[in-house]
Amino acid sequence: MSDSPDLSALLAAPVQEVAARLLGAVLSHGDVAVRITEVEAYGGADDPASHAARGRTTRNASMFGAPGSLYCYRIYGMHTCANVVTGALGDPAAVLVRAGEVVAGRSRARERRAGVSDHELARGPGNLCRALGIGLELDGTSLLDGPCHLEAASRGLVHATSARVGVRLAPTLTWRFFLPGEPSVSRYRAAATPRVDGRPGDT
DNA sequence: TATGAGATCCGCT
DNA sequence: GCGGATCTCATAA
Repeated sequence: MSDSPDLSALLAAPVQEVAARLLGAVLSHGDVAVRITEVEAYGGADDPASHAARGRTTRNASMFGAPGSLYCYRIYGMHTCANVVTGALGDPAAVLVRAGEVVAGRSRARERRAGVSDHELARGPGNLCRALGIGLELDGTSLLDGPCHLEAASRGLVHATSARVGVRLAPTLTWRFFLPGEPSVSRYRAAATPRVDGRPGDT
């Protein structure tokens, strides 16, 4: 079902533009759908923080796939992150979906995320995947015609940018895009273990 | 409210 | 063997 031709055209744009345009888009899986409020752009070889910077590996193979694919990976052993693959073949890029507002299947999302308020159901990459029920088994599937569906926003929304969260490499790139004022947007946190000086451990 | 550290698995070197 | 695009709880101010 290609009822969103705009999405295919959009995914061919530079990854930063794709990231900005994905704000307000609706990502759905099963009964649950979220309106994306926060994303981060990751490029290819020119972006040292990208998983694709070191070339194709087993884990990031989906990032080299067709635009519109889903790239899922496990982080810190327990959380799953979902990315929208963009860029042409051979030019790997992806947009990390960091947060969203649950707009459908809220009761189902609450079951998966017991004890949190509505705007926290999909706040943060790991939580968003949990609320949507996205797992590694969806890695590489199509967002155009697959278990997960992405519907582009009708128009661009006013957004703000900042450095990416938790990324140590390339801290000057302001490739995080979010909708100001949205309660579901995660609060910015700098990368851990800054290693400000050259001193070894002083425990 | 802000900061620090632990939990826990897979892929990469 | 080590680090990571995180989340949550606990403690300090």
